[in-house]
Amino acid sequence: MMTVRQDVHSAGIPVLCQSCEARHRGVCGALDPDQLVGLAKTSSRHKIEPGVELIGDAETVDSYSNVLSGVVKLTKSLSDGRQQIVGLQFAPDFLGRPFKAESAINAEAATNVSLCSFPKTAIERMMKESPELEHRLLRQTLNELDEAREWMVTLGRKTASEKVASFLLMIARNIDPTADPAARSATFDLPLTRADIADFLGLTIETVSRQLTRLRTENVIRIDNNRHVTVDSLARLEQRSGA
Amino acid sequence: MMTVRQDVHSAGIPVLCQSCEARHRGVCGALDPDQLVGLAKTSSRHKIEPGVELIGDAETVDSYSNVLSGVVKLTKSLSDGRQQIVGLQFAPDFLGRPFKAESAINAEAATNVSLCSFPKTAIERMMKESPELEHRLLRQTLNELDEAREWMVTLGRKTASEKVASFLLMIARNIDPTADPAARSATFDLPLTRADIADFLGLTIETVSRQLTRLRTENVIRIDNNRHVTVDSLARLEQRSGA
DNA sequence: CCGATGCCTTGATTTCGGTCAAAGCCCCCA
DNA sequence: TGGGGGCTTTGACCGAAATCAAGGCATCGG
Repeated sequence: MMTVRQDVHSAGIPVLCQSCEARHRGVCGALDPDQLVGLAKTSSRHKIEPGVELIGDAETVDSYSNVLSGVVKLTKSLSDGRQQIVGLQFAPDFLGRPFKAESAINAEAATNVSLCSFPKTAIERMMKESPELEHRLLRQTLNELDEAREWMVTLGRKTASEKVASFLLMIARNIDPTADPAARSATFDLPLTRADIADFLGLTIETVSRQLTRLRTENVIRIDNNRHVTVDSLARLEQRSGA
Repeated sequence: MMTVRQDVHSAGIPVLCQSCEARHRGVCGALDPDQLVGLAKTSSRHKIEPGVELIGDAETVDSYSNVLSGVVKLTKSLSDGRQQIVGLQFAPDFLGRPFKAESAINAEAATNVSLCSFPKTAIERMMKESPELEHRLLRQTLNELDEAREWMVTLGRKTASEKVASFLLMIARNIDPTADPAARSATFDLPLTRADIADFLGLTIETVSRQLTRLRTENVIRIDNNRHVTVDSLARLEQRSGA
C-alpha cells in the first residue's frame, strides 16, 4: 500500500488523500497506480468552514469524498426540527452513500474540514473494476455499523452523565494525538459545540453543560476556552461511562 | 437470478435459502450454480426456539446464516445488565459479522426462527472468488446502517408514544403479509414481548404497556392475545410516530 | 470604550418516564 | 378444577432531565 502511494508520488502526481491509509479506513489505498492517476485527474481538494452543509437531506448527491482533516457531523431531523447527530466522520473516513441517488441524512462540517472529492461516476466505475475497493468500503461500512450500534446503547440506556463521559472518551480516542490505548490522560479540542453534543447524545444543551460542570468540579476533566479539554484520568472517565 | 435457483433446483439440489431473493437482501443469489452447489454441501438448516442464543457476546463465531423465517434480535448490554436491542433481522437477512473473529453483540431468536447456516470459511472463500457476493453484502450492510441511524433518531429524540408508534409501523412494514406501502390498515403478530419492545425503544415495560393501552383506547390499534395487532389506520399511526 | 451577538452556565420549576407495588390474565399441567 | 408461573396491565409516587428564565463572558465592529 505504501508503495502504491509512493509510485504515484514519484510519478509526479499529487498524493491523493494522503491520510487514506491511516487507521486502514480510507478507500484510495485499494486502487492500483493507474486507477489512482485516473482518479487524481477528477478529484479536487476543498477547504470547508464550520457550519457549511456538505450533503443536504433528500438532495441528489453526485460526489463522494474522503475526509482529510476535521470533523463532519451526520444528522437527521424530525419534521418539527428536533435533530439527532447519527455519526461523526473523522479523517480518513469516506463520505457518501453508494448505490443511492438521494441521501437520507445531512452532512455538515463541524470544524474546519478539508476534503478530497471525486465524482460519483468515477468511484462507481472503479468499484466495478476493483473488488478491492468495494472490499474496503465494506469494511468501513461494517465499522460504521458497529459504531452506530454502540451509540444506540448509549442513546437508549445510559444516563445523562454516562452519555457525556462516553462522548468525551470517544472524542479522546479519535482526536488526541497522544492517543495510545493505555494512556492515562488525554488532551484535545472539542470539535462540537454544546448544542452539537446535545444533538449527539439526545440531551439538551443545559444538561450537557451541567454534566460537564460536574466532571470539572470533580476534577475528572479541565476545560479552557470552552473547547480545550484535558482529561486527567481516562480511567475515572471510563468508570463514569457505564461500560 | 431466478434461473440460477432453478438450475440448482433442477439439478436435484435442495433449494438453498429459498427466500434469499425476497426484498433483494439475501446473499445467495450472488452465487453462480457451481458455487451454490458447493455451498449447499456445507450448509445446514436449523429450527430455533424463541430465547435461544445464536451468537454470544465476545464469543468466537464460526458460521454465518441467512434468516429464512422468524425474527432474530441483536442486543448489546452494559455491565450492570441494562440491555439495548440494536437491530432486528427478518428473513432474508444475513446474520454474522464478516472480518471479525469476535462478535460485539448477542443474537437471539425472538420468535421461532429457521436458519440456513454455513461455515465461515465457506463464505469467506466464496467472497474472495465472487465480487458479486461482496457487493450484496455491502448493499445489505449499507441498508442496516441506514436503519440503525433511523433508530438513533428514535432513541435520542422521540417521546415514548412516538417510539411505540414508530415501532409498530416498522413491524407492520416488515411482517404484515398484506403490506403494500399504500395500505390503510395492517395486521400482524408482534414478534417481541413487552420487555423486548422496551429494550428496543430504550423504555421500561410499564411505559410500553401504557402507550399501547393509550393507542388501544384511542382506537388506533387493537390487540388480541397480547400479540395479534390490527392497525386500523396506518395514517393515524404515522402521525403519532413523529415523522 | 461600548454595545451587540453568540455561546455557555446557573437556577427555579415542571414534566415525562421510571420505580415500586399490586392485581389481572392466560396457559399449562397436575 | 384449581393452583402456579410468566407476562401484562394499572396505579401511586418519585426523580432525572427538560423547560423556562436570567445572567456571564468572550469576540467583533463601530
